[in-house]
Amino acid sequence: MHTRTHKTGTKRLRLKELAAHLDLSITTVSRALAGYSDVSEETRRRVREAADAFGYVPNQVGRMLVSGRSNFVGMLLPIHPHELVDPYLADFLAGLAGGLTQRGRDLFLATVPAGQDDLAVLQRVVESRRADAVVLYRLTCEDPRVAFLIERGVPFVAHGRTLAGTDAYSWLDTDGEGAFHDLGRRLIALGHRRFAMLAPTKDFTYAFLRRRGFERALAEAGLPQPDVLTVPLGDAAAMARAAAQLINRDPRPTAIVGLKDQLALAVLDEARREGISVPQALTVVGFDDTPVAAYADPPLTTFSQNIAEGAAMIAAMVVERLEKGEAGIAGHLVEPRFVPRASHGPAPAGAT
Amino acid sequence: MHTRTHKTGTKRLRLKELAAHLDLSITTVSRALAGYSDVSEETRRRVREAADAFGYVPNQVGRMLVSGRSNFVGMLLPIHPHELVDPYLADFLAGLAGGLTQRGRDLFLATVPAGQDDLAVLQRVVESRRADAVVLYRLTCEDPRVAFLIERGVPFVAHGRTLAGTDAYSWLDTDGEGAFHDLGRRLIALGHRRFAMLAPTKDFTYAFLRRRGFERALAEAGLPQPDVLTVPLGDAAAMARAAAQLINRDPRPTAIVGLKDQLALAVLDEARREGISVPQALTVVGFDDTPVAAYADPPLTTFSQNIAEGAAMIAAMVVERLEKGEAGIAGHLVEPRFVPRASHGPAPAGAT
DNA sequence: GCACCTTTCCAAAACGTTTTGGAAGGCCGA
DNA sequence: TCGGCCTTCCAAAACGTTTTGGAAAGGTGC
Repeated sequence: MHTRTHKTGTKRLRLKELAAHLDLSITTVSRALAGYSDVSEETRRRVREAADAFGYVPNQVGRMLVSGRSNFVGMLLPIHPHELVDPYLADFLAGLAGGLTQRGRDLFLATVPAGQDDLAVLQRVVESRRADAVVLYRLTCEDPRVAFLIERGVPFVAHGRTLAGTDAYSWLDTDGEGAFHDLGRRLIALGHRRFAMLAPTKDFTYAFLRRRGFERALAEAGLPQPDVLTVPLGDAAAMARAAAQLINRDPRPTAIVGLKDQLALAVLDEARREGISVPQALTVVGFDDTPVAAYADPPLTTFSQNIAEGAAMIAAMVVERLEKGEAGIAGHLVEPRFVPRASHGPAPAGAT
Repeated sequence: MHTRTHKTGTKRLRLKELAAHLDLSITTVSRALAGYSDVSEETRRRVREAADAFGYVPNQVGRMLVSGRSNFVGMLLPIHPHELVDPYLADFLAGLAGGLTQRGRDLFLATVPAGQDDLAVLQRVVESRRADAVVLYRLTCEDPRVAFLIERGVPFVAHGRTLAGTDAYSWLDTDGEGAFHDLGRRLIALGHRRFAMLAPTKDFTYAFLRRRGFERALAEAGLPQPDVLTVPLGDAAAMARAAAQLINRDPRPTAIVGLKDQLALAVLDEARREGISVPQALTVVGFDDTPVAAYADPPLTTFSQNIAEGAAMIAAMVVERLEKGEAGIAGHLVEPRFVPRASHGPAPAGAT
């Protein structure tokens, strides 16, 4: 004997109807539910009970209109081929959405329709009032989106940062420069003297900074700079070619660092193919600690960062930025963790 | 000499102001932009030009209120630990968001706040009018969300399906039952007779169906049913223990299938640890073709499905469901692709 | 000169909520 | 008895858009 309280397509209750049923004004019901003090204890109780009984859920759209805020935070989903397999994105979104929900906001995921411009979409999302702010996922050295959003007065928080003007917006970044500086010193201490590096072609800031950190470590030790090759991410064939090129340099570098695990893994594959033993003959290190890194042969030494945690922090920063306006602008640097595994070791004895 | 057309915090133009500037009524401007025929060609041109010049972007919230639709589709982001590393989620979201954008809708990502109920969140998302429909990400055999949403009349599309009542809602699923039936026949043809299976404890429908398909193949060949062990996904230690248990059965199975790559990879790890050569002494097969599968030692034989494509299809199905009501309900089954790699082979000669 | 179209425009209502600016009634102190 | 102060409630405006139901002006046919 189950009584069906909700039927398919049931019209949802509005404030007006709830008020009529209670024989009160809309105002009083609204204020009772919002907990204002100018409604009597007795009335508030009655209203709350009726609202529960009827399953009243306030129409957010009505609220948005009057408040002028949507309580949505927008993000552009990267859909470029090599980013589709980005092992981080899910973690990032989970952390971000969770952090936002915790603070009473929701996440709005947009994509760029074919033939449209990133910038236009980004702007429209906010100007159409579907979102109060946006999150930028991965920055280039002089990311045009940053200047654009600042100019339009759109609140945003960036994951990553530009090279200049980092005071003008909120960002959270991993200290890749510090990590690679540290890595350089470690490898030098292990006796390495000839270095090579595999870097992405696109001018992501993280790549620039990681490279700079590594090069600085070598310069400080009075060593020659690394032999750097750049390659488009996601192009497996090109990565393999570049890895082979570096491995076959004469004299061969004793350590090859990849600015991302993906690149280091290509070096590992190529080394195995050519019968060069890692780490005895060649040290390989990556950055990111992607899931495959632990499964590689040998397991890849790399750096790990807690993406979900960073994303949750970004959620907090967005809300801060929205609530305090420009006073809420802040930049944060988080330290990655060195994950030593089996792909690195002392330089081979014969090497100069 | 760059003229700054938009300043930080510039108030955005509303329809009323645009109308005032053009010396027209709000109605006319609205209808001109919407392309109605009851406004003269000349006026329409004037309005369009002014709108472009001022960069007028309609406030979607105003539209939502009058239309009663938000043009958002909601989805609950799984945040259970083992799902955080779900390699599919990013692909799925990209495909879904892309498909929705293509059809003029947007994706709204919700999470379940601590201490709240999935169902309540799901319902509230729609009843608060923040979304017109929802997408369910991964179903269990008798998923309570399905009954709940049908009862409340909330339009939704499921990725995966329940065991019963699949006529009552829209779903898209991979034919795991067919795939594992096929796999069973392949392995039998290769001479295998003793099988084991590693399955997740949670009653996901995909697990039930894959298992059923495999068992049916064995039954049809008059062979004994597989030795099945279940283990909680994401619990690495438990997975290793279960893998070891299956490997050390006496007599040892000649083939162990994992209902997910994750489980098969645990078997692979354990086999290596115990010095059992795959595929000479033991055949191992998974399902999903996760990125690590190709990197495993040996590379894992598995099944692949195009998640992004499926998600795009789901986007189409959601829109269909919204536009045609209950008449738009449909179920779709997609075939996964067998990906033979090095982890499977003929049964060892000595085995009975 | 009249009825009847067409074309082009617009005032007002509607969507569901919050907020503003009182109003009504009761109580208190003088 | 009266002014002033609480407490409790409410009517109306506001948010930005679309839609409804005309109205005004001009043309056409008889």
